[in-house]
Amino acid sequence: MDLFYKVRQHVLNELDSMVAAGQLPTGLDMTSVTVEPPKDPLHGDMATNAAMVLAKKAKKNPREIAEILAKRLSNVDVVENSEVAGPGFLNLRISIKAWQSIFNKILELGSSYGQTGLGKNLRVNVEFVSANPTGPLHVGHTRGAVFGDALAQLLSFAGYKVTREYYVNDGGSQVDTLARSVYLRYLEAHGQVVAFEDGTYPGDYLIPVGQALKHKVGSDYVDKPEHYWLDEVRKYSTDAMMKLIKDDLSALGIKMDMFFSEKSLYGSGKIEEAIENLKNKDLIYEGILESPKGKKIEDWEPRIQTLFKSTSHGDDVDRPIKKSDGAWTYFAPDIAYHFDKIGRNFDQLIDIFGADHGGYVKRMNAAVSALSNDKVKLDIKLTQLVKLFKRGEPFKMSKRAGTFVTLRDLVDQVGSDVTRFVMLTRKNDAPLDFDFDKVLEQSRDNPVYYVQYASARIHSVFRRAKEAGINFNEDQVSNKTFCEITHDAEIKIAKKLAEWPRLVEISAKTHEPHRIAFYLYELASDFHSLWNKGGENDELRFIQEKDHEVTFAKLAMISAVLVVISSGLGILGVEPVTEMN
RNA sequence: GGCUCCUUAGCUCAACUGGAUAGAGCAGCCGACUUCUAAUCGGCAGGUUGAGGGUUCGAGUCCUUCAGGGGCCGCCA
Repeated sequence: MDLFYKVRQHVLNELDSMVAAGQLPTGLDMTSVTVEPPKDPLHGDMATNAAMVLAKKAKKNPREIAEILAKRLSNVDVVENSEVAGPGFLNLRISIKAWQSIFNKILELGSSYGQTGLGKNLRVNVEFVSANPTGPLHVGHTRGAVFGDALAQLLSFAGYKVTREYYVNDGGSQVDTLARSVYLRYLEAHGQVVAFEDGTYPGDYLIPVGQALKHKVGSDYVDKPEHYWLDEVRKYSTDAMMKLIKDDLSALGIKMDMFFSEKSLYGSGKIEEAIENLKNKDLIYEGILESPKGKKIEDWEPRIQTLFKSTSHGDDVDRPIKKSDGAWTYFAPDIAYHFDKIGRNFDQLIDIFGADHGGYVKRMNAAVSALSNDKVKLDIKLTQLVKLFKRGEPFKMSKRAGTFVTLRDLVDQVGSDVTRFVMLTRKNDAPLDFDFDKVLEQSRDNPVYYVQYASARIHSVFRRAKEAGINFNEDQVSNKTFCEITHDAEIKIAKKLAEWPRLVEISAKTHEPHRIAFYLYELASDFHSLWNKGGENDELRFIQEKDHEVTFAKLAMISAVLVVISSGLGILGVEPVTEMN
């Protein structure tokens, strides 16, 4: 189904025969042999580096190997011709028939085209967002949310069993602060005048929570000491915040499979269990950390703490898991949480953190490496900050100044599709400029419209075809070769579509969903280009009133484009539209 | 001071984990609406990939030194 894969298999077969014929030594590692589209189309349709990769080990001149391989490959049906170029590249020209058959295959496979089964049903846990349950999600969380969801979707498309997971930080002191802040709003709902001191959350979003609490418990908590109400109010408040956050996520079309409570780790022996595991590996000890050099800490004094020997697994310094008063640091439940994930038999873990958590990558990797005996791989992806712009000017978010931009504000103003696509049209580790006005006022600048417009145009053609009395049904395509598709611009589409399965694999392997977005843009560009050529050259118009055979072939072609666009947008979580408005 | 990410065209970004002459969009200039919706297309111009060194058949990509920028650095999660 994947033409590149197929050709690579041919190359590997021929290399094997060369080994059998004594033209190459035995025992060569073929894994780095690739078959790729060359950057310059003049070089052909595909190129293989086989000769250059093998030359050194085989102790032969790369061009010599390439010559032999070229001769052998010329007997393969899909290869039109092959020639050696440059230092030993082998350029292959693929028969037009092979390109024409792409459309057929895509329509037969439908949305499963590109699902190459790379993941082999391996179980992957993608943890993302995991924002503190103390308020609504803001713009910074949005990027991680979109990235994580698209990555999860991509991996699942590529054949992995994916669990989307949210780690709820409901065990630290920040949820006590939340509870106290809600309590103030509760008193306010009872008519009291309250002051929000430093260290409390003054945001308006807690007003309805305080009111709802009043409806629930009446005046029971009024003027009572903290120990009387704290536990209940904390639980009530975090539940309310998680409800808020779930609603925020669903505004972006994101649904988690699992919410894991940090609090559930305390008092259940789970933290102790994880630490015990490390202790058995001789990785826990009592010690004193040195003061960080170059950074002044006012009241620094050496203290004995319980430390995790993370340096034995690649970290720079050992990390404390207990504070000097004997309480766990935040790192301890994090270790236990990842231990739990390992215990749930995931083959691969992915964490998506904001850039401000970059300092925790090494210690988490060390912990997972130690806990799983290097069996489970943890990949931590950092999403860099989103810089917001208004009217071309950067502006900072501040709760006090009222310039706090929530995820909800963003989605309400620019929509889920634009938010998602814009944030995915960037590598995760590059900072992202998000200009509100540009996105709002000049929507034509958004690549998402460009791709959706292609989808809309295709639907438009089908509407026209129907009016012209041409019925196109995908069931009718089987075993047809569309020899009517011959123009360069059309074959270019076929070539682009042929890249799709490879692109899915690369994106999934590298955990880089942005590649999907860029690919879709390129595919849309090829399509728009062909569309406009129909203005100059009647033969390139999709609907040929007089020739239903040709029309049928062309409709099959654009239908195949639509299949891939739909799959791609599906991965990104963007709606493929049928018309623009 | 340490760790980490980044630096590619005037601007915003790609470049298929090491491949051939580094590509798009925007901005600029020229051109295409009697069309299957011009939210589109064609063309021109734009580069010492921050700087130096190294690894090899081959480097924007890997290693190293330096410069500049973001983020982080015990008892906050």
